[in-house]
Amino acid sequence: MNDQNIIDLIKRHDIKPTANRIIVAKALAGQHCPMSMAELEDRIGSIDKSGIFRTLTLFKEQQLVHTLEDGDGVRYELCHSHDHSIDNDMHVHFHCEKCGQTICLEHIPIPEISLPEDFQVQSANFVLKGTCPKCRNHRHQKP
Amino acid sequence: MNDQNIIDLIKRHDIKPTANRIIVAKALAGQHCPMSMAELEDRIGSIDKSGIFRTLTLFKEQQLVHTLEDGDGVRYELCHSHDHSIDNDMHVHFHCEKCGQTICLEHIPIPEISLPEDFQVQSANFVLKGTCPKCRNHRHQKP
DNA sequence: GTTCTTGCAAAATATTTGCAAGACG
DNA sequence: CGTCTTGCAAATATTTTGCAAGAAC
Repeated sequence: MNDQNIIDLIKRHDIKPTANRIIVAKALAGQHCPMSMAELEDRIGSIDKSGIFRTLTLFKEQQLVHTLEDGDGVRYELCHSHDHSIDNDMHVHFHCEKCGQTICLEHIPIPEISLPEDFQVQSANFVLKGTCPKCRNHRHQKP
Repeated sequence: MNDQNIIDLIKRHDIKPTANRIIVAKALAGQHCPMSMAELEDRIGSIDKSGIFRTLTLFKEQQLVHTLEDGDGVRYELCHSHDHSIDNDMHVHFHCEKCGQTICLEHIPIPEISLPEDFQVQSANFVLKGTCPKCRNHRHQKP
């Protein structure tokens, strides 16, 4: 995604596209997996964690990102849906317990679960855990 | 579950049933939902958090409990399966964003997902989020 | 008496806020 | 100017460890 696309995306969510926000959104778009605060901090380098934190909080309020809890805490992922009134792009994730990476299984949607009707479901978090292909093969690595 | 049952359960997992361990296991068995460290601390009162933490760590190693991440961090739940070589009693949970409670939907098993065979899946975490029936009705409560 | 367990304190992490300076309009 | 954004420092909260005293065997 180029800068202009990122800016448009941010604007579509009623957020003013400041320099930092563009950097954070770009970092998220650049990875193909959800990122933790720490990963974003590392990857970006130039922005203080409080800034990243506030940016992510804002993004989340405006439904530009959603959060996901794997075993290592909270991760942030750009919402893929263009209808930003509902976060309907949830898919299954795989968290590798060896390398700590969380992989999107974008082609696997979260299965529908029917609950008694007095439950109001707003989002879902489905994470499979185990060993990813890479770690399974190269047994001794720790990326 | 009475004390003797708890003790037996602990022993079946090759853990020495000390006083603290019995208390922690009982607290977990007494609730019908997974508990966080903080909740256990509150509920138990008599044991220092480091003790609870170490007990839970041990329980987890011995597969007496498993962990679950909802939006509020890690929660611990007794494994229901009697075959403790594998944690096969995973079910869906519902996390209420109003009252913060996490409810077991014990009758709803986590759906099977078939991944490419080089993924080794060891466990799964499936949490639905939204508003629980109680909070939906009594709009203004915060239990 | 040797090993295991526990409580306390404190270290290590992670998350969140206050505030003043700067950017933007 | 007045408002919004940012970086730094610091407050909070959470998780984890070191260690010495006590319990178990």
